[in-house]
Formats: sequence, structure tokens, C-alpha cells
Amino acid sequence: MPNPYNHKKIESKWQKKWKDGKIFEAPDAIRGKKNFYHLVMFPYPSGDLHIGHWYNFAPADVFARYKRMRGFNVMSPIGFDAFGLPAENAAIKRKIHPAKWTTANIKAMTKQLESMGNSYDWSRLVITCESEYYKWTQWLFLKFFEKGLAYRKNVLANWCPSCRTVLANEQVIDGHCERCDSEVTHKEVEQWLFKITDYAERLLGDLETLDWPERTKSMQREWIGRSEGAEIEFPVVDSNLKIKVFTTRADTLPGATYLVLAPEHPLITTLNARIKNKNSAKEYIEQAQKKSELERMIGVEAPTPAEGEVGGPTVKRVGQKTGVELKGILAINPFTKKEIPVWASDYVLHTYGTGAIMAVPAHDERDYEFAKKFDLPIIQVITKEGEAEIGELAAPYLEDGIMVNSGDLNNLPNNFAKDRIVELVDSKKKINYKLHDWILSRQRYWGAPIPIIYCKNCAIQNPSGQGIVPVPEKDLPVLLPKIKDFTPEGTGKSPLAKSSEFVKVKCPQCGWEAERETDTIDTFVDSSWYYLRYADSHNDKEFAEDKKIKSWLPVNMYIGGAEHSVKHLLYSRFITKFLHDNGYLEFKEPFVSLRHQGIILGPDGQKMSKSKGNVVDPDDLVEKFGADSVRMYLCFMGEYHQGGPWNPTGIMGVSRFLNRVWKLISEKEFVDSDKKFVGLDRIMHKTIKKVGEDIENFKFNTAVSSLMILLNAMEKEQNRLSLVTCHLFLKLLAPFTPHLAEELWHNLANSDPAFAQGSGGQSKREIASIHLEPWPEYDEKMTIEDEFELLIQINGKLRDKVFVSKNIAQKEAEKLVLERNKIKEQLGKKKPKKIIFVPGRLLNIVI
RNA sequence: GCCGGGGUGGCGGAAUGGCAGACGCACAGGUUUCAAAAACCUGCGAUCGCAAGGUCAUGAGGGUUCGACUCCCUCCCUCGGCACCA
Repeated sequence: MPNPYNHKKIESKWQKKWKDGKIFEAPDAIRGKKNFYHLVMFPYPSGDLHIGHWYNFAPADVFARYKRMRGFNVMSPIGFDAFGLPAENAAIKRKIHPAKWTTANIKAMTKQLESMGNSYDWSRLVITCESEYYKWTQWLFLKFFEKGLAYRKNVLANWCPSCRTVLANEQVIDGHCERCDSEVTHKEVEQWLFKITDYAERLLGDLETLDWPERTKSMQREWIGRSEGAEIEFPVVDSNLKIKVFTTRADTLPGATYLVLAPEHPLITTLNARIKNKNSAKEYIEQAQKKSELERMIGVEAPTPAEGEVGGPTVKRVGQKTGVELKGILAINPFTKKEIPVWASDYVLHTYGTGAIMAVPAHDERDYEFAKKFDLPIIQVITKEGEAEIGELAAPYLEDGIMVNSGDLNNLPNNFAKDRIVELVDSKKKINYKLHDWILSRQRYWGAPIPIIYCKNCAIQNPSGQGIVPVPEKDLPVLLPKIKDFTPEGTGKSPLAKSSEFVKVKCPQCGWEAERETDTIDTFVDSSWYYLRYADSHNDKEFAEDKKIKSWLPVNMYIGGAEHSVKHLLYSRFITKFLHDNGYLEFKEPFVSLRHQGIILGPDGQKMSKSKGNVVDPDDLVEKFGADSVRMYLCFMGEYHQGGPWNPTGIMGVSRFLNRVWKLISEKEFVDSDKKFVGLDRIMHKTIKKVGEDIENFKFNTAVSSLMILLNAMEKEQNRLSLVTCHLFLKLLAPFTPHLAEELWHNLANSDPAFAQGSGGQSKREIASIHLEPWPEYDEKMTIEDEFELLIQINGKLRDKVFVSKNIAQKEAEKLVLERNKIKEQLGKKKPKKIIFVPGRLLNIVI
């Protein structure tokens, strides 16, 4: 009686053998093989690997192993995104140092990662909080600084009062901090920024070249938010000042009856002396600035629908408009030359365009609402062609039409008038983006220090330089000091400021006493270049050697969660383009192909969370069913990018399947291998084709199902099963269940003298790993059966079936079909009007 | 409101315009067993029928086609993203 399938024994055995044999360490080049860079998004060392990690990594590893068997030199590296707020917050809570916390987590997660049996190249391990890595994050910052693309500026930044740091726009979700969910406020602070807006056009345009999910590309497009329009200047009466507005509807300029400034608009301060209603204006502006982003957007909350009513409680985003007229300030409409009032209102965003708009109530919903509320003039300047001008608009007219009330331009189509008006008022076409520069300084401890020194002496010597001195490259890394008190103050200063040892420094330019920058670099900078480092993880002379970069990059296949669609993926593209422009990289895009895994929900269909008690622990599953079962079930449970609820009994099916495989292959006496497939040849060729194609297309679920179909067929033929059949089957199985396949592969080899003897004259040679075997080939001709079941339809409805030769001609098929009693009965006296014949499939009689 | 996915048995899900429900889970019946588990076999959309077989079914309604889960139009629901972006 052979041993039953013991996953624990064979999984740890092979994990060790693979590690010791270094079989997944990818050399930089192999003669005759193409390199393939296969990458998963590196995990954050938050404590333990959850089922979501497995869902990302396990099917991804199936793909990597498949590519390796297809003859590629596959590099599949792994690392940890180890700096940042979550670790720091967790460490504060537990009263231990973030470094200690992070190291412990990395250790635990490494063990878990190893238990998955993934084919990682551990020799390339990257950990972003280690100085050998962040030295180059700092180097990258210096390069940006050198090129003028890292700059310091007073900005009205997003501020998280709980995390006590500024946040990038990308880290604010619905007005809340993405980490702790506190409501984000604003704070005017001096910050370091990367000039990502310089790359807006290219970040947008190059999306077209990428093999990425369409929705991810469209999210990036929306985030960049390009819009074409014009910048028009409105002179201020009795002043040489001008108010600039951005508009996409220059054609409506004749109907602009007032201007609106955002409450933060600097001109309000400039013109303050002339504002007649100074006090009420001031009061409104202060009030508006106190409001959070959310309060500004949300007006009135819609009532919660009564029970049984469709739809949950909705929030009406566009609320009642508020505003104040800046009395005493008038501007001139450059087209009509008429004087128009100027208002301030928080429905105008200071962060978009020029922070001021021309209001055209007749042709814009928001302006219309505002004008109605404050009784401002509404002048219609576009109307539907052929329709008389309407006295009073019941609603703004938003469609195209012809110009009215517009002097010389009357009767012109509005789209034609658009360009004419831009010329007439001597303004310029302008492209605007929603994308803002990337604020990268963080007032927190657990990150790479910004390598900058402030020197008062240098500021005096060279006022234009403001005393900002970059740390020389040779002095990198600027080490993150080990300080005891790393909790954030909330004063806008980083905890590093408390360490005088760290702060005080000799200026590298003049040698005088100077001070270090105490903010740290946003962790998104760390993670936006790590994929480059894998090419040469331990290089201490440069971020990676040019030759190695050329041999591996760009990344051929990148797999990870869709939640990174804008942040990480946009930043990475930006950094890559910057390094390309400066001669460090030949390519312009880091990730040629991208795939997302879906989200696994709890068995109750809800998002997994500890408080709901619906968390699925992968370690328990591995313990009970083995890593191979977990891997294969994750592949089988559904469409990869869709995810869905975890089915606790579903994994049983896969576990049973593996037990049956074990039983079939380890218990059999095989027939002579010359007999090849013994009646299984068609299905074998079909399965080779299907599994390969499905893995290429990330359709892991149907690949698994076709393996199950093959096993069912093999079991039916089990008394005549050949060795060749089992070898092929194991190869197809190997990417999914690497341990089981390897164990059975070796068992078969050991029992087969031809296998064990070897060709080199040695009596016994080491049996090579199944994972280094070539993927089986199939013969297209062999995937087609000799006979098929011809479907017989009458008027498109199935009426009968008959087995015929695969090459049957139409004439022959018709004759055969029309002679069948069943068909004769059905047709009666009716004559076929038409007969449709689809070779290899069906015959349809139309009557 | 705009953009992008999706809607198929009790459940997860299959179907180059050509047998809807592959594969698996759950369930039911059986074999085995002192018994249970495991394993194995059979059945399993709804409905009419003893059966052969028929009819209806892929969110709703139209259309194109010999033939539609698949293509087109209108609408509903759902998930994700964006949203006072001028």
C-alpha cells in the first residue's frame, strides 16, 4: 500500500531543495534564452500575509513558472515596501521602535512567503528601509533637485491632523486620509514637491502604448484631467490689474455677466483696500476657508429613503451656492467691454485653473444656480438654430447652436465662434490639468531623510539659492538616526527636528554651521523605483548597473492590486520618464503589461475585516490542505481580475482532485511507454493547447478545469495508462501545484530505469527538477477529433444529432440528414427553403 | 451626472454568433462499513409527461440574423472609479 498524499512532508522537502539548489535564482543572461522580468507588487510588512497577498502572488507564480517552462530566463523577485506611516503608527501603539517592528514582520512574512512555494529569486531581495536601498532614493531626489524638478514652495497642503503630516492629493480619498480616515484639513506650509505636472502630457499620451487594463488607463487619464480651453484676461476697472480666468467655453464670453474668485484667490488680498463691504466679505472668506473640502462640496444631505424604497442614503454633492460680492471691484468683459461685478464663492476651486472663473449663467448649470440665487443678469448668447431667442431661460442652455446677442458673431455656429473670440480678445489657447505637483515631504520619522541642508551663510552669499544646499552624492546615505522619541509633534515639524545631533551639520559648500532638512521622503517615492533595483539589488556604486538594467527592464509582466491604479503606477511612470530623459534608462515606460487580481471577500460576501470576524487565514488553509491546494483553488475560484466571496467548501474540490492525482500516479503499474497515450491522445493535445493558452490569458480557472477533465479521462483509462501520459500531465500541473508535481515526477523517474541511467555514461544522474523541463508541445491536427456530432436544426432549433466524419461535405451531410426518419417526420410535406451547413458543427434546415 | 466592469441553476462559474449551464461546490439516492468519516457510482435549471419527448429559461423590452448569453438600440439593477474641474 503506497503512502497517502502527505502535503506537509513533500512541501517542506521541496521548498528546501529548491532553495539549496538555487534553481530559481535568475542569472543576468543565459545563452539561447530570452530574459523575462516577471514582477508582483511588493508587500508592505504589516504583520502577516493575508489571503489577498496569496491571491496576488500564487496565480502570478503560476504564470512565472509557465514562462520558465516555455524557455524564458524568468526573474521573479520579491521585497518589502518597508518605510511609512502604517509601520510607524503600529510601532507607536505598541511602544516599540518602527525598525524593530518592521524587521520582525519581515521575518514572519518571509516564512509565510516561503510556505507558498513561489519561484522567487531571493538573492535579489529589496527592503526599502535599509540604507543600502534608501541611499539611492535620496540620490534620486538629488537628481530631481539638480534638474530643478524638486523644489520647495509654500503650499496650501492637505493635512491629516491624526497622522500629523501633509498628504499628497493622491492620498486623500473623499476628503479623508487614506491611512486613518480622519477628515483632511488644509495647512499652509513650506514643502518639497516633484514637478510631475511637467510630464502630464507624456503621462497621458504614452498610456496608449501600454498593455494595461482599460479601466486603469482611464483612471489615470481622469486623474491627469487634461482639458483644452483658453485663458482670458478681464481688466479691473480703475486699475492696471487683470483677472485671469480659464474656460473651455470661450464661445460663451459674450454672455459672461460676472466673475467669481475662489476665496483663496490672492487678488482678494491685493484689492482689499478697495472692497466697500470689507467686513462681510472677510467674514464669508474666513468661513469658507474653515470649511473642509467635503463641507464645501456637500450642500444639503438628501433624506434617507424610507424602508423598502430603492437606493441607500445618498449624499447630494452639489449644494446650495454661497458667495459674497466684492463691492467696489468691477471688471471689464473684454468682448462686450461692459463692466461686470466680481464675486467670491467657494464653488470656485482655487486649485484648478487660475482659481477664478467667468460666469455665464445662461450656459452653465453652476453659474445659473448662483445667478438665480443672487439675482444676477442672465444673457443668452447661444440658441438652437432656427429657434427664436427665448425671453427667459428656465434652465441653462448647454448644447451647441448659433450665436445670438453677440454683435458681429451673431448667427455663427458657436463652435466656430469659439476660436474667433479667442483671437478677438487677444487671448491664448491653454491646456489645463487636474494633476498637481507631488508633495513629497512628510513630517514623520519612518522614512528616508530628505538630503538637503539649509545654510544661512550661503543664503547671504547667494540670495537666489536661498541657502538650500544639496547633500553631496559622496555623503549619501543621510542615515535615519535612531532616536527614542519619534512620535510626531503636530507642529508641522518632523520628529527628526528634536535630534540636534542630526540637525546640526557643517555646510558642505562653505563649511559654516548649518541645519539639515528634517522632513522625510514620502514612501511612494521608495516604491516608485524599486523595480529598477531588482536588476542589481546590492550595487553600492549606482542604483543599478546599466548593463543589468538593459538585460532585464522594462518589466514584462506586472501583477498587483487595482487600488494602485493611480498612485503607485503613475508615480512609477513619472520617475521612469525622468530617468529616461536624463540618460539613465532607454525605455520610457516601466511596465509593458499589467494585470490586476480581484479582491477576495469573506464567506459572507462582505469585505474581510477582523471586526466582522470573516477573515480567512491562509496559514490555517495551508496547514489543513497544503500550499498546492490553496494555490490551485485560488486559480480555480473564479475570474482572476474579478475576485469574489471565499467559499470554504470550494477548496475541498481541489483538494480531492490532488488526492486523486496522487493516487492515480503513485499507485499505478504503467503499460509500456511505447504505447504512448493509449486512447488519450486527442484529449492530451487539446489540454496542452488549452492550459497554455489559458495561462497566457490569465484564465487560470478554465486551465484548472481542463486539467480536471484530463484527469477524469485518465482515470477511465487507468488500466492502460502509459508513463508518457503521466509525464505530460505532471508538466501541465507543475505551475499550479509545484510540490506535488515535483514529488511525483521524481517518483516516476526513480522507478524508470531509462530515466535514471542518464546519457553521460554515469550509472546514475541527478534527476532534474520538473520546473526546469520544457513545456509540452501539441499538434494542432491532433486536437481535432475524427468524428463529431453534427447538430441538425430546423429553423435554428435543435431537432436531432448524428455522428459523422470530421470531413463530411455539405452534399453528403444533407443527404444523410434528409433521410433520417425523425427529420422526415418533422418536415412533413414542407420543402426546405434553404439549407445552412457549418462544417464541423451543424446543418440547419430553413422551412 | 460622467467613465469603466458586471448581471447565466441553490452557489462559484463555462460557452471563436452555432447543443446554454463545462469544471467544481452544495444537495439527494446508492455501494462500502458494526457504525461514522473518507472513497467510489448515479442523479441534479424550471415545467408537462409513465416514457420517448416537448415547452420555457442567460436582468427587462425591442431589433439584426437561418440561428443571439454573445452583435445593435432603449431601460433597470449592481460593483468600482471620478465628480461644483469652469
